[in-house]
Amino acid sequence: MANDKKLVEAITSMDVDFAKWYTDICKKADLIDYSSVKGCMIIRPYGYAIWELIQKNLDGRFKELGHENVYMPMFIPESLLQKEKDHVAGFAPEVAWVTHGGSEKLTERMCVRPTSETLFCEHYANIIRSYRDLPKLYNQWCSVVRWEKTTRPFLRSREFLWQEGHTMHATADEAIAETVQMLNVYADFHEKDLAIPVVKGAKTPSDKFAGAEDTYAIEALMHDGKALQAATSHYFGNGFAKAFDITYTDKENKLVHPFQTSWGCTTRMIGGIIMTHGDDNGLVLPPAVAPIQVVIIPVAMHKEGVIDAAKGLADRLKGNFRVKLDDSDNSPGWKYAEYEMKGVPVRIEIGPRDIEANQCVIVTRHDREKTVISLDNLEAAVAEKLQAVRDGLYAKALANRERRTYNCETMDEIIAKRAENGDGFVRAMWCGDPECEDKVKEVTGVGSRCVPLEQEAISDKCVCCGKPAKQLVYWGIAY
RNA sequence: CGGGAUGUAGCGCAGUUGGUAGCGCGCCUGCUUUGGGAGCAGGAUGUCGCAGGUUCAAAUCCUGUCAUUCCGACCA
Repeated sequence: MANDKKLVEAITSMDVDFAKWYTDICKKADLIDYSSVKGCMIIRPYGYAIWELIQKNLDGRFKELGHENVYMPMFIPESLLQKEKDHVAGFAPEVAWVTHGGSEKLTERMCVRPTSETLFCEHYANIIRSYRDLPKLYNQWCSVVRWEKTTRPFLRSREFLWQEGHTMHATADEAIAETVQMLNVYADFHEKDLAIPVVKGAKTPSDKFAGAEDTYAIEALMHDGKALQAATSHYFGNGFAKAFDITYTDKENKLVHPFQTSWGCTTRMIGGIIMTHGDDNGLVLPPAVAPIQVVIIPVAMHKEGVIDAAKGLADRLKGNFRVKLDDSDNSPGWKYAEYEMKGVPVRIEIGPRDIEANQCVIVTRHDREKTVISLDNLEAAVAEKLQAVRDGLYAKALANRERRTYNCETMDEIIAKRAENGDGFVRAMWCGDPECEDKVKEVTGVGSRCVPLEQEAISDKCVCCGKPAKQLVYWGIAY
């Protein structure tokens, strides 16, 4: 009977159907629900709590570096969107238009922001006058809309939550430094807090942001071997400044254009967490963004003293950790499964036998290892176990990436290694010709993900045409 | 946006040649349980995705539409 029950509740195994496993987790860990509009998901309290922790962490990092939060309108008049031609060409196919206000047709239609460069530029044109006004380091937290054709929870939704930083600088060097600095912030957050190893790199020219001079990104490899762009940082040069007529008077009393950056990351990161760390028992959350870091489960609650002991543990821990005591009348086994599905990193079990021995059982989510600890060392043991979860997750994700990273010198080798070992990162040299980039994708199936900042010459010839290679490129299948 | 699949109770599903909807889990009540998804007894829950059409009669047949999902092309 117990087995039948487990079958009913179980999620699809990730090895059987990774896509279904993913959506099963989104639903069964109570992260989202679908709404009646395609591609627009309801982020439920547990899912939103993860986002709030991500926000809080990143927002602190941004402010530490001098950025200020602002809020821009969600509507962009068509004429404003069209001021920078590459930008509008890039975004026009996927914007949602507002054509009516109430029953009146608008004289000019407005799009719902797909990104806010144009709004920031319009504003910067008004407030930047002198070199003393620079730099401007603004960020906003908001949602944006892109009318995607294929949608998936967190990974590709038509409306998504994000953060977009938009900064203006007196010199190109300063703007480039900002671009790289923010890329590093994202990378550090992913590696230390989300326990997701990332490759820092530049996008190839064909893959750059619409209107950018350089686009940088961090690329992560998911459990199934597909790549996920986790965050981006762009250097704009002064192209937008020229298009929007943003000028300031410099120290030599000359009227010049400032240099600009933008950088962003989205709720997609939650999808990245799921697909990097999750397993067949459900979600596994890195402690830094786990809404519940420690769940306490009393065993044989009806017995004298168990509830009080469990409450005592919760009281001791709640100052330092996000703790939940589950004293509902579900069975302990049900609770174990439930909090594993929700990815809670550390579980504490306490029952009559433990109380008598002044101990409790502590279980780490990523490996389900049980340890008996003395109640005297509770706080230290919990801190240590949370760190062990973070480290264990990182090591596991890194091992997966390394196992799935292939150095290739020819396209045949790419095809052979992928056929043998599955999807992953292909490291191969490139001559810089966009035609070779296209051909690699056409012939082998993998597209360029990024040109890693850490370069290494694994060959001196382009993987495609055999001519002298310019750079090492990471290739892969992208989400 | 093209091709395929699926929409029936909160979840997973059954529903025959059209005849007015059922099963398991979950939910509610009570008692007994409690160290890996508890047991027994009783109870509640449906515009059959939505809109048209055919018919005496539609979950079932037809048309359209919306959503979910898979495979391609595009993208955080």
